[in-house]
Amino acid sequence: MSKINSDLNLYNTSDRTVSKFVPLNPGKVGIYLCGATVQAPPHIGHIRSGVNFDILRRWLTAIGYDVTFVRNVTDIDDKILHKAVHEEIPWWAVAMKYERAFTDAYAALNVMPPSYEPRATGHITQMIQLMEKLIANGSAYAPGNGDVYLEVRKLKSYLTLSNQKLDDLQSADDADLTYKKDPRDFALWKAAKPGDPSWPTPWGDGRPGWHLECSAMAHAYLGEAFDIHGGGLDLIFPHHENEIAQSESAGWAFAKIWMHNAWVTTSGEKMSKSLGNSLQVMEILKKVRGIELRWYLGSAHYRSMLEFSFEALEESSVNFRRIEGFLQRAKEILKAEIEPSISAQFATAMNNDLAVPQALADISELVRIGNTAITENNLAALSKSASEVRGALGILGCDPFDPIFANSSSAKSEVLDGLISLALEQRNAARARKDFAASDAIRDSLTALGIIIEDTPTGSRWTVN
RNA sequence: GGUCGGAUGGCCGAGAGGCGAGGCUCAGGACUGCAAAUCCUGCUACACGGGUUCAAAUCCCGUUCCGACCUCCA
Repeated sequence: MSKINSDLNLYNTSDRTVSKFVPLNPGKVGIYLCGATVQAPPHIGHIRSGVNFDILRRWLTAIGYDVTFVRNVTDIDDKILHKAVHEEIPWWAVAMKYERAFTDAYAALNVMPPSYEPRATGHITQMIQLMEKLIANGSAYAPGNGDVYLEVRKLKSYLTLSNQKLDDLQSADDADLTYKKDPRDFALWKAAKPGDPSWPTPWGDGRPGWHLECSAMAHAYLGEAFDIHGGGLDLIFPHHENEIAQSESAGWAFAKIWMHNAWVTTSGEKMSKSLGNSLQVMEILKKVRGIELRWYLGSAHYRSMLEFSFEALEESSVNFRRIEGFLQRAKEILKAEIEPSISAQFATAMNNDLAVPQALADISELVRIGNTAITENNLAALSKSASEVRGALGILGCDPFDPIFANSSSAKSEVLDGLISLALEQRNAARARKDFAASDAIRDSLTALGIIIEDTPTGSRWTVN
C-alpha cells in the first residue's frame, strides 16, 4: 500500500480521454479544487463534489503519493453582497456564516480538511501581482474606470476545455463596450461601487472578479504548474477556461489534468439553488447518518449524474448497513481490530478512473465471502475479507470504525451492554426451559426500545437500530 | 445558433463488440423454537428504425426524448 502504483488512470476533460497519471514531481500530487461560493447552506450537490474529490485524494494517498490538496473559499462575490442586503448583516458575516455551514457539512460526511483552504479576500495581494504581470505583458488592460479586463482576442488559445469557438458564444445581453475592447473580454477586477467592499489597487479601488482568485491562489499554494484541477461540470465554462487564460497569459503551465464531477439531479434536472431547503445536507442528515449519505453520494461514478430520491438514498443505506453489520460481526468474532488492507480487485477498479461502482461490486463479493467464512468458522478467510472490506471503506471515507462516525461514548456503551446482557441472560434462561412466550416478550421489549437481538451459534448479540 | 452529456430490468446503478456487474425490492428455499442475521435459487434489461459483423446494450447512419453550459453556479 505504501508502494507507488504507476497504474492509475484518470479522465482528463482537456482531451476527453482516460490516460495514465504521471505526476509532475515523483511521489507528489498537487490538487486544486474549486470550493464553494459561501452564500447559502450546502445542498447535496455541493457536497458530492467534496466527496468525489475526497475519494480521489484518499486513493492517491493510499497508493503512496504525498498529496497537497487545496480547496478555496470564495468569500466575496455579487451573490454574497446581495445576500448581505437581504439578511441585513455585513457581507463578511454572510460569508463566514455559510463557510461554517460548509465546514460542518464536510465534517459530517468525513471529507478531510484540505491541506490549505484559502479565502479569496486573503489573497488580494497575489491577485494584484498577477494583474500587474498581465497588464505589463499586454494580456490585460485597465481602461481607466477601475475595471481590469483580460483581452481574449490576444490569447494564443482559448476555450480548449469546452471546445468552443469564440465567435459562437452568445454575447451577454448586458455587455458594455464603453470600456471593454471586446464583449467577451472578462473582468479580472471590478471597480468599486458605492457601498460595496473594496480594496485599493494601482487602477483604483475595487474587488476581485470571480476567476482571478483561483489562478492567484492555485499559483500561491501549488506553483506555476500542478497536477490536477477539479470542480463541478458547470465550471468548465467560463470559470476554468478563464483560469487557463489568465494563468497561461502569465506564463504558467497551470493544471495538467482537469477533472469535473457530474450533478446530483432531481427529476433529471440539475439541482438549483431555488429548490428550497429539503435537499440541504443538514436536512438530509436528519433522515440518515452522515456515513450513509456519503456512501450514497459516492456510490455513482463521479462523472455520472446521480438521480436523487429519498427511496434511492434509503436503499443505499440498507446496502451499507449490511456491509457495516458484517464488519461489526467480524470484529466480535475475531476479537481484534480489523486491519485495513487493499484488495487487488479494489485497486484495479480505483485505478480505472475511480470506478467506484465496480469497487462496490467487489466489496459486496467480499462481504458475501466473509459471511460464508463466519458460517464455516474460517477465521483466516474472515480476517482477510474483513480487512479488505475495511480497507475499501476507508478509501471511500465510510469506515464505520472511524472515530468521526462514532455515535456514543464507550463508557455509556459499557453500561448499556451490562443492562442488555442482564436482559439477555433472562431471555436465554427462558429459552433453555422452552418458555418461548417469556423469551419472546423480552425480545419484543428490547425491540421496542430500538435494540435488535440476533441469536447466533455462539450466543445472542445485540445492536442498536 | 454553438458546445457537451444522457436514455440499461419494479427501483438505483456499472459496463462499452462475445463469456449474465453489483445493490435494493419481490418470490421460493436452507438454517432457526419462532424471528433476525446469513447463505442459496429465481425475476435475463439496455429509447426507436436501419446498417456493419460469425457476434451489437456496446461500432456506424438516422430518429425521438431528456439534460448541462454559452460570463451567477458543485
